[in-house]
Amino acid sequence: MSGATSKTTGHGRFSPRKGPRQQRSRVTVESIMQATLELIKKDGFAGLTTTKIADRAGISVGSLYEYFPNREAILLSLYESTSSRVANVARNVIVEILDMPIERGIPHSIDALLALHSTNKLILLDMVTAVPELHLTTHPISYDSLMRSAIATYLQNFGVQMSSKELERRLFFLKQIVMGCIRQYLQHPPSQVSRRDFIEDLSRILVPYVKEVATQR
Amino acid sequence: MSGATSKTTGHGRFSPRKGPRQQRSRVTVESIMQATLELIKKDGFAGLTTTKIADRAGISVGSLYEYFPNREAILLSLYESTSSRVANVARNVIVEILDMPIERGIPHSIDALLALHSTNKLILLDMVTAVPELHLTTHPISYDSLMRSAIATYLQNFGVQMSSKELERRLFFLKQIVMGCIRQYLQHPPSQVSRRDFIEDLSRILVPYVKEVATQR
Amino acid sequence: MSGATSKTTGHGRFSPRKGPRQQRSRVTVESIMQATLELIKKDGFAGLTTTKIADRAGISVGSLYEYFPNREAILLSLYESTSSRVANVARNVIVEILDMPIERGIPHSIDALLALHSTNKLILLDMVTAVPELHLTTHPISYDSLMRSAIATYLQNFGVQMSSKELERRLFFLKQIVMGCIRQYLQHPPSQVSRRDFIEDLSRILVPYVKEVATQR
Amino acid sequence: MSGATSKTTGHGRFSPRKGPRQQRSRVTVESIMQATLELIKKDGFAGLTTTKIADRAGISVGSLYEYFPNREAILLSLYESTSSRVANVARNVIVEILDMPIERGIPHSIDALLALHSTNKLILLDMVTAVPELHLTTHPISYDSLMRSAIATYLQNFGVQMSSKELERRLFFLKQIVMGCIRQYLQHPPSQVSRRDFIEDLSRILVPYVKEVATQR
DNA sequence: CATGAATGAGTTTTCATTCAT
DNA sequence: AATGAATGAAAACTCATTCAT
Repeated sequence: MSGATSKTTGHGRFSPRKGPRQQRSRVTVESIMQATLELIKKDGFAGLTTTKIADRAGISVGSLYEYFPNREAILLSLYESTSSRVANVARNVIVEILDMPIERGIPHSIDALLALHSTNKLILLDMVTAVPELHLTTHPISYDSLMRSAIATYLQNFGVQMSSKELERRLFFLKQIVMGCIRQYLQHPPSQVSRRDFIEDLSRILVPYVKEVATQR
Repeated sequence: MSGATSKTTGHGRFSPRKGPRQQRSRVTVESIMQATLELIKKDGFAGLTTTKIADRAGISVGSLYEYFPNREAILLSLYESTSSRVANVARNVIVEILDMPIERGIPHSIDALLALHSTNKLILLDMVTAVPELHLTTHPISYDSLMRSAIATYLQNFGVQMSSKELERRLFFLKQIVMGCIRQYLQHPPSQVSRRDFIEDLSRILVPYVKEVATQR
Repeated sequence: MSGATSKTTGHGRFSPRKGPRQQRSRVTVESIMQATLELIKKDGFAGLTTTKIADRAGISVGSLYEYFPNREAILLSLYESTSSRVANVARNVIVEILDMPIERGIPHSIDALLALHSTNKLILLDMVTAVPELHLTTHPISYDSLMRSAIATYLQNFGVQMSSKELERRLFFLKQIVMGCIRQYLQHPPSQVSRRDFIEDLSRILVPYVKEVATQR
Repeated sequence: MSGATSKTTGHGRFSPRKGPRQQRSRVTVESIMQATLELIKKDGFAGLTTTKIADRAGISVGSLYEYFPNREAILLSLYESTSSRVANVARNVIVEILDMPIERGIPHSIDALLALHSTNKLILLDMVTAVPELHLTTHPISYDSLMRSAIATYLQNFGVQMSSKELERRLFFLKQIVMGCIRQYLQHPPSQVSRRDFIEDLSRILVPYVKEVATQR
């Protein structure tokens, strides 16, 4: 079971430099990613330099470059690990709601996603636009595509024959609306909209759209 | 309402250095902003330097700094002017659809907004995250808030007594869904979703939500 | 006659950044090249950094990069200017000796070339191998090719019909022997070989080889 | 002549750290030098790092520094071993041609030297300028001086009483012309000059110069 | 003896901004 | 007012060498 953690390895010039073989190495890689995360949380993506990261991680720049070929690779690594972790949870949530009636499943999943995102917003939602040079939107295992497939699973569960065209359309709107609203809600929480309100209203909007699919049979 | 000279002046250290009082000045300011826009369209926000802007505007860097206190101010200015121009159009669209039935008004306005954004996406949607140091999201006359008030006008037109709490909630979702979907559609147009499809489906989602308001009376 | 100084402009990513238009600029460019030359003379090509160059030139690194896109460009510029200056003199020497008998022409030109190189050895002879990334040997106006054509002029002056194959062969040996010996003589002057000896012996070797050409008619 | 263990030890801070006393050591030292040679052949002297060398040699950097005090020492060692090996062959060639008439001996030796150099050009000819910090030209057992003594042997064989002054002069020109032409021929083979042509012409130039010595008696 | 993680000074290059002309 | 040369701090990245394990 030792080889189970099949760490996704990024692509192209951003792939990690060496697999940490010793214990010491793994700790260092961890500390780099942790330091990066902290700095982002503190100051955003703007002033993020390799020197600062190394400083905070308590290592030298040289060491940092032992493990990552460039600044971008660190961010990408952070994105990938967060992304796959979150997608895992998302998939579980989908499985959970498969048995529920739509009216209960939708709010339940929104609730879960909201929780999930409030801890990872910076990485999952902001990085995409804040660091365009990563081209995260075309990334093979982008968070975006992971969410898409989670939703697809849900829709297809209704057993309805949908043309791929229609499936894509539905996916587009569901994903965009859910994630867009969640992002906005977390980024600039409107003073008058409680979390409860948020889930309720969003559900009210989505349920009919999903039901259209479910009742087509 | 005291302001005769109410040219929107931005805030803090980003305000334009001098009001363009003379004809020559105004032309220069225009050319700087135009040059900036062109460069952004060509290469994105990444390699945007004051020297390049000045070059393309046909003036010297020195002159550029005669009109703008710093690089940010140029971008902010571009944002403000685009933002207010677009908001103006948006307001007109709202006025147009006030008389239409909701079923026709919504798609009509989506159509108009889509057109409006495809020409201004870079400034209105991308700049926010690509140049975080502008703090556009907290900007007093942000595009966001302008859109909000346009939609507010539409909702309030139904004459319904809504609590401000409810108004805010509705605004939040309407704005977020409309703009989020439009942004996504423009940024990564899904191959299977035609423009027609897009407008139709989005309308189908929104109309009921708006109708809830209209029929509460 | 104002546009006569058609400064050769290098090629590719090593070409100078901007033509110095003001007086001040030209002085700066001069001082950069002068500083570079001095540093090379002092410490060789090994520790040559842009910072050191700027320091010695009495300007900032930034300024240096105003005029040259990178370190290589400075060296290339130095090479080109030296190279064309020297080639000019070489051509004049060739013209001078056209009327002389071979026995007097050869030593005379060796003498001249020796003088010419002792001031420019570093740039003309050492740079080629010390800074391989410049690819000077394939440079369109390399010193090498300039010398070749000077010698070609001399050979062809004898009016003999030589096949291009033979011409190339002769050129190869003449150029290589002359320049190789001169280089070596300057780099490591043998204690027992006076300048006079050098010229005499070298002439004794070359004269017959040249005469073969001259008497073929 | 005291030295039983007269393994040439280089000079100053570049001397190998420990004499390879054990079998394992010698093998390791060999593999380091072999790896270095391969890397140089592949990428030149530019990107040659100790880590790469160790990697290719199949050992750790730490081990590498167990055998060589620094990077330079490896190169120097490579130079010395190549140099002495080549000089050995050269000396044999000289011995071979001692009995031949000059007209046959010269071309024969050029042929041999040409072959010898095409396999060792990188080390013997390029390293000198590509890694100036080695100061190879002043190295006590430089390839240069080894060649000198080989040629000296040849010249002195004619039994002629030459002043040391004259000997030095002859040596200078012979060595420089032979090696200079060979170097150039290998580095940039002229399209019109076949190997045969090369040997023939070069011989034609050198034979008379050598004969002057032989017939002085 | 071997290992390879860690070091950090040193290098190239960029760019917003200033200020003498 | 305009110009554009000059500035220099700051950023990414490299690599010879050391030393704890």
